[in-house]
Amino acid sequence: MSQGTAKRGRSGGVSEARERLLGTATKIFYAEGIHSVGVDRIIAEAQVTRATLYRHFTGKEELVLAYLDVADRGIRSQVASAREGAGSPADEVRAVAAAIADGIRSPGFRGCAFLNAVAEYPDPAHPVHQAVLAHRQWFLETVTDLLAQAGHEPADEAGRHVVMLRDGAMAAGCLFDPELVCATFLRGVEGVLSRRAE
Amino acid sequence: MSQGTAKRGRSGGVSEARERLLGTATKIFYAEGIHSVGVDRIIAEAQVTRATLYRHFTGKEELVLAYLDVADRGIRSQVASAREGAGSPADEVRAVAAAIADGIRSPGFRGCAFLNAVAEYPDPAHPVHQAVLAHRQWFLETVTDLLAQAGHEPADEAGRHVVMLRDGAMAAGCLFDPELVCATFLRGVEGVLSRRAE
DNA sequence: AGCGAGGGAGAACGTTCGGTCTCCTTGCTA
DNA sequence: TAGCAAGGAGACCGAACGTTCTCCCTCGCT
Repeated sequence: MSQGTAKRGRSGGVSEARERLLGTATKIFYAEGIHSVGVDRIIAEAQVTRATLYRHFTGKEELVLAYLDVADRGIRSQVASAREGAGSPADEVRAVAAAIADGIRSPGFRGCAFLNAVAEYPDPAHPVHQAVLAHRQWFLETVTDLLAQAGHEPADEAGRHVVMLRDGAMAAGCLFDPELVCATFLRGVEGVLSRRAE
Repeated sequence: MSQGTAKRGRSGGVSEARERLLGTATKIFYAEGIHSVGVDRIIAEAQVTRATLYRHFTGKEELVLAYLDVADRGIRSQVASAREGAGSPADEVRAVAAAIADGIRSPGFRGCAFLNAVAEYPDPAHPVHQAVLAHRQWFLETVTDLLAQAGHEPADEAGRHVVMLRDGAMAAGCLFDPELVCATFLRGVEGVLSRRAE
């Protein structure tokens, strides 16, 4: 059908089939988990043949890694754009928290992609597990940095507190009433923000 | 070898092979996840034959349900014994939080069995998913009850706050330094306890 | 003494898994 | 115009999946 464009060899950007594959994998892995979906499901839903998958990825694991990379980029850009509109470091934290709450409230929310993934890959040596750790480290450092700029001392403790609230909110967001979860989360973050020293 | 005792038909309690099976399944499911381990692994490690598994359970799913039931009973008795030694409702909350922290610090801690399980069973209609919801509902009600007795108004919000901290601590406990996670968690619970009205 | 349940041993079921293979067509580019 | 990469279609692989089956042995009970 409409496959006349953008299927060039090495001149243009990424191939169309690859993007369809990665997009489908991202959607299905997030919605249904990783181990419970086979490559057959993904290639069928992406309308791609088996050979095409293995032409772009070395195997399922690389597809999983690419999925987490998509999620990572998405969250980083989401955090970046949330920070842009804020006036002060404290407001940046509020904006990031609001963005998280928006995600929890949005339809199709299935929890944190990274917490879900690490539940399926408990081995710390596994590349998927390490990708999760890397993402979490970045997020903790980002929040802690913001809190330090906002004058919190020690910022480490406050940063861990905010991340703990976020983890809890993301975990419960698809198991409880999302509205209540968001209210509790935002109130908790505001509480951390309002207590400079303990 | 020592299988002379306790293998009686219907007179005594549960069979020895069944307990070995359930114990092994509990250990492996918690440590490695559910979808990624097959029944072959479990029957081999439990030193039980294939037929024995299907004599006691209708299938793998029932074994998973039994595993979650073991986890549920364990946590309920852990909470009950923590509450016994406390003098006031607020101290009961502290004791429960301390018990949770002990779990996070203990070797082999792999996060919350229920949060891990629900990550692999996203379908809300699935029995495993519903077992997780039931356990979480009990825990939330228990904590909210305790906080209400301690004089919190509204206790609902405080209960959700404590559960959110617990979820975050359980999720991060096997991804960060458990000592720091516990410190942040206990401080957070103490913070909720110290603020009767917002 | 004999019945029946619990369990061990293991073959076999059909399905699905992740992964590799060949053959053919399309369309760009050198 | 010839070459070549991308992609489609589909056969095929060995392994693992969950499940069912038969056969036999060993107890505890009546």
